[in-house]
Amino acid sequence: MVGIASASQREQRPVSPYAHQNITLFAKRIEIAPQHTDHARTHAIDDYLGTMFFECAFHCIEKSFELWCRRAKNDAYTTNGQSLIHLIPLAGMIYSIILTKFCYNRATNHQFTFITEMALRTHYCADINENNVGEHVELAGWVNSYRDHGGIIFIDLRDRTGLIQLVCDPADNEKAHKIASQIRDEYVLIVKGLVRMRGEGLENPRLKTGKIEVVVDELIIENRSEPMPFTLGDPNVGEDIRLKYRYLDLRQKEMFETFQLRSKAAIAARNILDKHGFLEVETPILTKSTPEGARDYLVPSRVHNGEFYALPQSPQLFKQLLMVSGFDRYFQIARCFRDEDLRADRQPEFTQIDVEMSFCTQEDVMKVAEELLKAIFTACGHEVQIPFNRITYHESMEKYGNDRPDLRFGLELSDVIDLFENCDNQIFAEIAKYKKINRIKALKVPGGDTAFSRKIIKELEGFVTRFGAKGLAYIQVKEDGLKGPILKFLSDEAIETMKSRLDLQVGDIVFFGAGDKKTVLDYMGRLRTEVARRLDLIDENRFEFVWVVDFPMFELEEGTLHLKALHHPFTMPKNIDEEDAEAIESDAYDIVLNGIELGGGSIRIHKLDIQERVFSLLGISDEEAKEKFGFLLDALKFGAPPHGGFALGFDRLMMLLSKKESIRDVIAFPKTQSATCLLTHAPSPVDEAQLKELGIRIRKRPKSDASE
RNA sequence: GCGGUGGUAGUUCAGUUGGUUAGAAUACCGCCCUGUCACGGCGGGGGUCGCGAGUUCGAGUCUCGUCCACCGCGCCA
Repeated sequence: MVGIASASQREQRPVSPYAHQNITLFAKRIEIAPQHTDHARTHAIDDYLGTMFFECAFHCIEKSFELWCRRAKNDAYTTNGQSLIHLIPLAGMIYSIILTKFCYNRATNHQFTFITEMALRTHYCADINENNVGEHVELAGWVNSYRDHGGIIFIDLRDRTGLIQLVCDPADNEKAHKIASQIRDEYVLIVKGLVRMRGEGLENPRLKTGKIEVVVDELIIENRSEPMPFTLGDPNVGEDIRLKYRYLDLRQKEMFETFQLRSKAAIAARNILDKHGFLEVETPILTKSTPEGARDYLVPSRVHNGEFYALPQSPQLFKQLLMVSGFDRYFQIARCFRDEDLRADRQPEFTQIDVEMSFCTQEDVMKVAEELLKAIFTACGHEVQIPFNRITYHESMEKYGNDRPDLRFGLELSDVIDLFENCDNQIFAEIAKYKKINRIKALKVPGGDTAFSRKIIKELEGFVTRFGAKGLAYIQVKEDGLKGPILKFLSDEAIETMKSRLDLQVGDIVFFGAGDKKTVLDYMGRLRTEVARRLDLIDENRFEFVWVVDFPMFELEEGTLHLKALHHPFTMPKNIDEEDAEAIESDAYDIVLNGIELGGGSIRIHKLDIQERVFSLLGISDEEAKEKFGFLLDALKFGAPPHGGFALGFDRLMMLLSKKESIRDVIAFPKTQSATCLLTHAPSPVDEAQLKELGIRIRKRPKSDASE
């Protein structure tokens, strides 16, 4: 089958991106409806060109090679002509000779000539260089800026590649100059002109095309533009106005480059996963609420009044079902939806690279994740060392105060609870009595006493107070010994132990956090990061990956005796028979990059009895389990293979790779913090008729839109 | 739901202790200008100071409410 795409692959010359469009136009001209397939159009064009004969000949040749190759190398068979050439050099040689001879001729004689006539440009702006001097080129793009000197007019023309200077001199071409005098910023131009060197001293070293310019001899104002609502490229412009006119915002070079990078990353992900035998499968967007813990976005059903679909929070259950189907290796670059409040790194709809595989161990899955990340980073121009470091959940919590440690800097937390056992301060002594539920943590900041003024220490205290600390005790290491209010409670022996345990040096400061484990770890972990930020200890150019492994299966819900799954309830427990449910660990693992949770995964439960026991520990009744995910439980009855996988937050990944402060910068059309779209004004009220059809009545009017 | 920051010309901002006609830059419009590249020069138009109350002789400025945007907390297993 020879379609347009494969025909253009064989072109010996680059084909204009407009080729496809032109063929559509052409097809119209010869009265082929535009909705016809490429194949139909190809044939229509070929009829017109009288090249049906060649088409048939190619088809036969291709088919015979396919058959021959299949026999010659069974598993390496492919329909891709390019791969054939690699696989069987001889066949490839003959093949390409034939193709060159016939196809190229055909293109030159008919199709390509036609495209050249119709194409709106011969080059992209910034692709032109000194080698093109003397050539007549055709360009199309936007007016980045114009400089009208009364006589001569300069225009910086922009397309996605960059800028080039156009010159309209009345002496060269009066007509073009007259048209040029009407030009304003962001007009769309189609230009024909001659490339020439700029004169001595007229070069602009800041421009890639600064040594040349294009003398315009034909100028078409293809479209005009209103004055811009904001200045492109002005870094101070408010984000709301940029979001309202996002399509203009995206015209900026930096924006284009961000999304170009994002595209490269996505393609790299697809390629590497394809290489490892993973199948890309799309799972439903209209689905049943999957129990991920976040609020669902609901979609009312017209056919079933009063019933709702939920948008997926992740494809979790579907990918597990695909494993039961024996697909063995699945991936998807999947859109996920969670109706929770937004943050700089959180959007209500976001993208995950979602992966699942069968008959695998945790090690296998982690290896795939590492290969995937390495491929993505390589595609984005960064070297990454694999395998990544690992840390257990427990160690991470104790040393860094959270399960997503930023390892670009040190500042580990130290346990000092034992030193306060017999101290004279009642509060500390009381806390130190219960080592299992409480913590007393020390954060030594080398040189911190020199760096932190009293005012800064106060600020740090205010900082931790926001996260539940009652205060922030500290010890300063001065030339003449330790200083600080809590010293008087400690025995000399305890102080000596602390000195050696923390390796205290003159100029250091040590902060202490004491209280219940959860609170102390949380605020001391945050303090650690805050201190590093203030001391500028974070190398922004480093990528520190780490696996956090051996997660507990459950944690107690705050203030209750209810267990909840730390990861999710389909995660395989390591030791389900353990009596203390909090001590049950799971085959779950998170991948952390620079203190940000990039993703995570687990080995899943593939046996019904274990799944039922987990539900029962979680306090989920049989009926509830059946109602919510009966389909998964059913599937586990039919020979579910052992399986596991992971998901990566693609937006966050791109945020880190492009060094953006906000996830909005790597999403083409993001929502604001109140989950609205300033461009489309979504969400918005709908017609009464629409609601009626859905069987829905609004109880209260939504909040007034008085602002408009 | 809560805390913080902000909202003045299309845009980015200034606006003193509450006091005359709310300014600048840029963009826009007009005129002039043949080597600029953030071109330049001269002139012009453009404001419900987010919205609504209140205090006051008088509010961009003070108070309260409200809306919007951003940052964070809660929430997001």
